[in-house]
Amino acid sequence: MAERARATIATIAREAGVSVPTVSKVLNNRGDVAPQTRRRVEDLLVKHRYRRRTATRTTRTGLIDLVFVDLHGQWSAEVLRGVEEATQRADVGVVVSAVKGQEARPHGHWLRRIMARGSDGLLLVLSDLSPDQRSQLADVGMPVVLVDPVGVPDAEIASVGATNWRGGMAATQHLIELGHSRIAVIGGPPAYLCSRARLDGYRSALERAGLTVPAEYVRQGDFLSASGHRETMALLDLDEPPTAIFACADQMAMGVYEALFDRGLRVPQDVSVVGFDDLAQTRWAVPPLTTVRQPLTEMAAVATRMLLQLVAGEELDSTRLELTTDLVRRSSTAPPGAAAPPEPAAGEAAEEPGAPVGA
Amino acid sequence: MAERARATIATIAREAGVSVPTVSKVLNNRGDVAPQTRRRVEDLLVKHRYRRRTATRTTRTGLIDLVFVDLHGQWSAEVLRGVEEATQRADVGVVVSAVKGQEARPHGHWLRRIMARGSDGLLLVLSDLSPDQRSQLADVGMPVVLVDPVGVPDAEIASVGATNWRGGMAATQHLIELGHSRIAVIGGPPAYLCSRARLDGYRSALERAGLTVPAEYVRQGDFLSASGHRETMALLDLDEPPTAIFACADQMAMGVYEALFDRGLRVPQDVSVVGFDDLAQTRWAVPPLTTVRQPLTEMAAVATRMLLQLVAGEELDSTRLELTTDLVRRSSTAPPGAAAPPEPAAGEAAEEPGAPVGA
DNA sequence: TTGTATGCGTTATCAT
DNA sequence: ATGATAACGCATACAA
Repeated sequence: MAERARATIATIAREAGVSVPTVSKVLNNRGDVAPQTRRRVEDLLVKHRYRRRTATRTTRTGLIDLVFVDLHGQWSAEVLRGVEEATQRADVGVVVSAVKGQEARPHGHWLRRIMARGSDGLLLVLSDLSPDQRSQLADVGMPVVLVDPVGVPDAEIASVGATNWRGGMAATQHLIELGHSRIAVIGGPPAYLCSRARLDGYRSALERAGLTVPAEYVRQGDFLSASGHRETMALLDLDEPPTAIFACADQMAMGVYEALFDRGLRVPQDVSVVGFDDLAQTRWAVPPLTTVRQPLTEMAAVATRMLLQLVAGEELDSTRLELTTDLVRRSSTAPPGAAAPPEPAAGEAAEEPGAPVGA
Repeated sequence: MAERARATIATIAREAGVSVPTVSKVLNNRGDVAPQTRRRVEDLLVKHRYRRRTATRTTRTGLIDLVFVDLHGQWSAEVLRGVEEATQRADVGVVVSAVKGQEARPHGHWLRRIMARGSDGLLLVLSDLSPDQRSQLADVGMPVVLVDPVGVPDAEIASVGATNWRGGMAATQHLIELGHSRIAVIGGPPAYLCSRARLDGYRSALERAGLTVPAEYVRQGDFLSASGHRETMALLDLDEPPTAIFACADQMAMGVYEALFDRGLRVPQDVSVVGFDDLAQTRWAVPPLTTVRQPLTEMAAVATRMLLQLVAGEELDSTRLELTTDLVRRSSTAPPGAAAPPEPAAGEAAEEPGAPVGA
C-alpha cells in the first residue's frame, strides 16, 4: 500500500467519483451538493484525515452566533443589547440561542448545529469550551470570543471580562471606610472564575486593612436570589452576625434584602449591603442598592467587535480584555450601628419614608 | 414598448446575458452568483415585476427572524425566552435584531436585509408592517406573526396579544372593590393598541361602578418609568389627589413608587398602586407590586409555534390569539386610608395570589 | 409542453 | 506549478 504524502481534494474527488469542485463545496458547506454525494465525500474526508493546506477562509454567511448558557433575565438582556449595538452597522445577523446549563458540557450538539448551519463566528457567554469543541472550531476556522468565561481564560482564545478582583476589593473597601469590621460575603459558584476573583478581592481588602475573616463570614451562593436569602439567614444566626454583607451578584443582594426584611432588620441602618453587576432593577430597589457596576453591555459590544475583527481576518491587539468595574454608591450602605434593635416585634413603626418598614 | 404576457426567468436571463439557472439561483438566494451579476439580475426582476408562476416553496434556511422595535430591558428578555423555548426542539435558529423606533416606519432597510439573507419567517414585536412591507413579504411567501402589534391587527396577518382590556378592567375593579373611588390611571402611548385597550378597561370598570372619571385623572405616559414619576407628581398636585393609581406598565409603576416616595407617601397605606406586565423585578420591589400579569413568555412561545406552523405550510386555526391576563395581588394595594400594614410576605409568598389585603 | 429548481462539471482565477 | 475556490452553464428532474 502506497504511502500518500498528503490527501488532497483531488484524491478524494477521484475516489468519490466526483469532480474537484464538488469536494470543495462539501468542505465549505455549500448547498450545491446532493445529500448522498455529500455524505460519501464527508466519509472519505474523514477516512483520509483530510486537512486543508491553507488557512481556510470560509465563505461568509453573514451570521454570528450568540450562545447563552441559560437565558437569565436582565443579565442576558444587557449582553444582547451590547451585541446588537455592535452589529447594528455591520451587515451581520445575530443568531441567539440558549443551552441549558447541563447541556453545555456534554456532546455539545448545539455546536454541531451551528457548524452545520454555518456561522461566521461564535460569542459564548458565561461558559467555556471543551478542548474537543475548541479543536472542532479550529478545524473549520470559526473564530470565538468568550464573554465573561467561566474558567481560566485560555490565552489562545479571545475573551472579555471585567476587573472582578478590583470590584470585589472596591466593594469591601467601601464598607471598611464606612467603619465596618464585621463584613461578610456571599460568593457565587466557585467554578466561576469571576466569582473567585470577587471573593479574593474581598479577602485582600480585609487583609490589607488588618482585619481577619472568620470562616463563617464567607458563604457560597449561586448568583440567584434564593441563595442570597438562605446565606443571609445563616449569617444572622451567627453569634456575631455581620454588620455588612457583600453579595457577589445583584440578584443575590435582592435575596439578602428579603432575608433582612424577614428578620425585621433595616437596610442600611442595621445591615449594609453591597451588590455586584448594577442591573437596572437595583435602582428601583428600596433602598437603591450600592453595587459594583459591571459594564455588561459594553463588554458584549467589545467582544462583538473583537469577533467581527477575527471574522474579517484581522489580528487582535489583545486576546484578553478586562473592562473596568466601578463602585456605584447608592443608599444601601451606611456606617455601622446607627441604631440597632435586632428583633422588633410585629408592631410596626413607620417613621421616615426613607426606611423600609419591617413587619 | 411591447407588452409581455408575463416575464419569465428566460426573459430575464436573456436580457441579463446569463443562463436560466443563474437567474433561478438569484431568485433562491443561492450562493453561486457573483455579486455584480446578482444585482443586475435583481434589478431586472424588479423592473419586469417578475412573479413566480408556481406557489413558491423556497428552500428553508432554518432561520427565523425576531425583530424588536427597541430592545427594552426585561420586557424583551421575556419575549426572547419564550421564542427560545419554542424553537428549542425545532431545528431553527433565531436571528434577533432591533430596529430603532423611528427606523421602523421608513424604508425598512432591515426588511430588505432579512429578505436578502433569507429567512423562513418573521416575528415582529410591538410593531406593525406597512402595506408595502406586507406585499414584499407576501411576494416571497415569507410568513409573519406579530407579537402584541401596535395597531389594529389586520385579519390577514397572524398576531398574538393579551386581553389588555380585561386586564385594565380587572386592575380597576380590584381597586374599586377595595373601596377606592378616586382612581387615576397612567396610560401608555395612545398609538399603541394595547395601551388604549387597558385604558378603556379602566374606564369601563369605573363606569360600571357608577363612578365618574375626572379628566385630570387620566394621564398619558410612555411606558417608561420617568413618565410614571412625572405624571404621579402631577396627580399629587391636584386639589383632590387620587387614592389609587393604575399604571399601565410595571416600568411606569416603578416611577410611581419613586414619586410617592419623594413625597413621603407610603404604598399602600397612602396610595395604592397597580401595574401591568408582571415583570420579574416587580416581585422585588418594596412593597411587592400588585399587577396584571401579561404572559409575555408564553405569548412569544405561542407566536413562535404559529410561525413554525406557517413555515411548515400548515394552516392556522386562528390568525389572532389573545392570551389571558391575570391580576396578581401583592402588597401595593389596600383599602383607602388603611392604617394597618399588609401582612408580611415571607419569602416566596410574593407569588401567591392569596390575600395580603385585609378588609 | 413550458417554467423552474437542483446537482455537478467546466473554466477561469486566486493564493501559495 | 499546484491546491483550492468562485462563477456560471449544462443536463436533468420535477411541476403545472
